[in-house]
Amino acid sequence: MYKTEPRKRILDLFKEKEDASYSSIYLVDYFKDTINKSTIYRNLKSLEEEKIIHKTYNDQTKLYEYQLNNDCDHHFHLKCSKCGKIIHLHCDEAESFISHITEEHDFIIFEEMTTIYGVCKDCK
Amino acid sequence: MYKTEPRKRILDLFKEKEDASYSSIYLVDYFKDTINKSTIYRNLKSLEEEKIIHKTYNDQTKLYEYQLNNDCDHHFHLKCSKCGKIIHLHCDEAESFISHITEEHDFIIFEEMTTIYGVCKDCK
DNA sequence: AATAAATATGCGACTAAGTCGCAAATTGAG
DNA sequence: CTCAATTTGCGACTTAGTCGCATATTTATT
Repeated sequence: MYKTEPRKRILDLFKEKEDASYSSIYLVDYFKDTINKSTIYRNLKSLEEEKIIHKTYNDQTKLYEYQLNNDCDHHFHLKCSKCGKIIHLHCDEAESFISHITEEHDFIIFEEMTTIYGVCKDCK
Repeated sequence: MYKTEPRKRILDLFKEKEDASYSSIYLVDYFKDTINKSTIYRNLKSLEEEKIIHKTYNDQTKLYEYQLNNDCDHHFHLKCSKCGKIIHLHCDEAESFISHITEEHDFIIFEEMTTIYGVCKDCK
């Protein structure tokens, strides 16, 4: 993976505000004068494959955000629908809920694909 | 709301297999010789507004399914990423997980917006 | 049953997100 | 510095979904 200028600039934006999340449309527009559309899409794809950024789903829109820790495969994310903040849920209750679903409902949850939506304490 | 032929045929498909879910693309193709694309989209929209069908999200794809009971606002949905089946999760463990998040994490969950992804017992 | 108003459909044109192939440019290894 | 590998930019294309409008269908009224 070459460290190219466009790639660096895209990544810099994510690093600038680590808990922000951006839609592809936003990014295409944001970089419209400096980076080509195709390049943005290709970089989002590869950055995601390398687990440097992370995709979440807010209703119909895909959003990309900087992935701070790489073990996001193993916990739920709470996402505030108002401010967009993502809370990484590490707690025993979640663990035992997941175990219950696995064992009693015979359903293997993909935590990394699942986003739990709602309103955070600052926004309610 | 007029009971038109196209609308009836679309609704019949949903009633035929009550737990199936279909993407708009599938429906457009399925009815390509009998119902116009715009008509399908318009009916999906109005059927959804009338809460006769229900929209869920599987990764990037929106899926529509027949809405059997109208209280889907108050429970989680498990969605199989392989076959697309939706399981309406009614159980005490889910309830107490939700209560825990509300009380201890100070986060109000929107169950109707949240889909828990994974693999069902038939597909694993 | 005939008519008229309300509403829905079909059609074609359009928009906008995202993809693809390819020539030119950039990167990193030796 | 050179060259192969990789990435970029560009433009053309694809495809989901929308929109306006003339025509057709449905429903209510008589």
